[in-house]
Amino acid sequence: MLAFDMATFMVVSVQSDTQFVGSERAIAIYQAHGDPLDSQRILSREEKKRQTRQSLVDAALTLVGQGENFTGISIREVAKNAGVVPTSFYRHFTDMEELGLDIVDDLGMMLRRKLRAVRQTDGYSGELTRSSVQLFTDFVCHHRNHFYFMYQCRAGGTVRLRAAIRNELSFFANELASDIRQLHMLGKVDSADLQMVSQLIVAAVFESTTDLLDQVDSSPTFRQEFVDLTVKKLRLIWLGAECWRSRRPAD
Amino acid sequence: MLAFDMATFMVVSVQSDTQFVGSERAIAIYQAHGDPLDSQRILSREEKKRQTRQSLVDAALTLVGQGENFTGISIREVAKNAGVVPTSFYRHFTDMEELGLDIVDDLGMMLRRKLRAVRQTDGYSGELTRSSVQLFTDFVCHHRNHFYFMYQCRAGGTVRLRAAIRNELSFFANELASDIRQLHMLGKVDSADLQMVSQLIVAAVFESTTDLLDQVDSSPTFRQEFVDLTVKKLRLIWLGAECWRSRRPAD
DNA sequence: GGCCTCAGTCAACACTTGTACACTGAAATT
DNA sequence: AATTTCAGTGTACAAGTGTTGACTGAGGCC
Repeated sequence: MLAFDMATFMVVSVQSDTQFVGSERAIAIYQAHGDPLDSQRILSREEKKRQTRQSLVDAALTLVGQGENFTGISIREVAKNAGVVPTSFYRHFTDMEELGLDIVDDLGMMLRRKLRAVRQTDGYSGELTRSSVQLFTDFVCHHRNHFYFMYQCRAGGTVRLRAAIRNELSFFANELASDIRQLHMLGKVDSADLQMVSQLIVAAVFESTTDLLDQVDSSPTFRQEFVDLTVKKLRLIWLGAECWRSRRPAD
Repeated sequence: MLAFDMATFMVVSVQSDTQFVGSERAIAIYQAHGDPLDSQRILSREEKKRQTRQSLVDAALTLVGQGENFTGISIREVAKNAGVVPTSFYRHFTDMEELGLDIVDDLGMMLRRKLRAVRQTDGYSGELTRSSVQLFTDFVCHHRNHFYFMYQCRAGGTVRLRAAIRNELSFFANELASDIRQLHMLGKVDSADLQMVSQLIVAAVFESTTDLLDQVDSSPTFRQEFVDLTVKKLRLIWLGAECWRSRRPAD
């Protein structure tokens, strides 16, 4: 019960995010009028708007997933891939930055949802660190485009975008710290040191996640190697934390 | 003698890299003709070319330092800031990517030079971890633009650029691992685990370096806090590594 | 001195970009 | 049924982009 609660979002639920190229989705909306398969044959206006908005977001994410840099993606490009005319973009976002902030919120919400789900079901089973890392790895691979975006914009985005991402990251670290404390896993470590440990864990995981993202096909063996290595790293950190116990070595 | 040999480049030598706006430098070159202060009054042709090339590199770095995204910087923009006409760019680079690769090489060379210098002078004095971190911190602050660039392009650059940066990073990790081994600091740890420990150290430092970079003025107190926190992190990792000693806990 | 090399210049091209404006037609409201 | 709202369309323009080709003139070489 320790190191890696950060990775306890995600579980099974397979959403269709980032599965479509935006344009396909947009076309699907219009086809829906004559399509008897659709449960809601006529979409309400705001529902339609919501879907177009999502198409734009998905288009941007798809482009990022194809290797383009988010800050280099133009409004026209994302509009084209979403299957709408460029000027339509402004009905939903004033800016590409605003769209980016939307993506950050998206991922944040998904993460929080998973976090809550796992906590409610007390979903810790077997060896915790390993299963948490495994879950996190699957989550990253399943939302590859979102994470690609995050990694790109964490350093390369606008000021607001960077701030939003940084904020999201420190949220994880804090949640992690709080979990550790609540589970009385490091009784003798004071609050500041606890914060440090969680930062360290987050750093260890996030640094190597880049490798995972760049592995295009993410073959099962590679993924397994990644999990193994990450688990080892976390165990080492954990070992250090247990030895630490707030005794601060003399300066 | 342990954790942080990675940070043993840099020392004192103050170069003037990234100090000028490119255009100033370019102007200076032409003024040199009538300037009696210059030791070499008439510059050789290839020397002049070399300086213009450097102006272009500096201009790009300056723009990055001002908050622009490297992948979003145009050839025209960098040429203008370097004080040359856009088409002149092609006399030196075919691409912005090529210029980027040049920057990576630049930083790599500076790092290697420092590494060598510190090793030759056996420059470890006093408490090693702290002084290494301090040196690294100063180095980052002194070459802020270079590091800004590295952090941006590590995730957001072209494929070749990312590969080059990744390569440079793993070079550090390997050097670090080799130093640790050579100094017999972790005798009972096998090679693979050694690699892991150095990766962990690099991750811990590089993750938090972002904070350092975003601190615009990098006030001395903030810098000191950064050093303190980083030192604590590395000590914790080191503690863990000592407990580790290749005993692999049962799966 | 005279030719050659080539870094830097100038003008021009075909594009892509963000964004403003007037519009259309179906959903929502009255 | 008439009216309003507003997501999506189409056109248009100024600004910036990469890249071309022909040029200029000073440094290097004979």
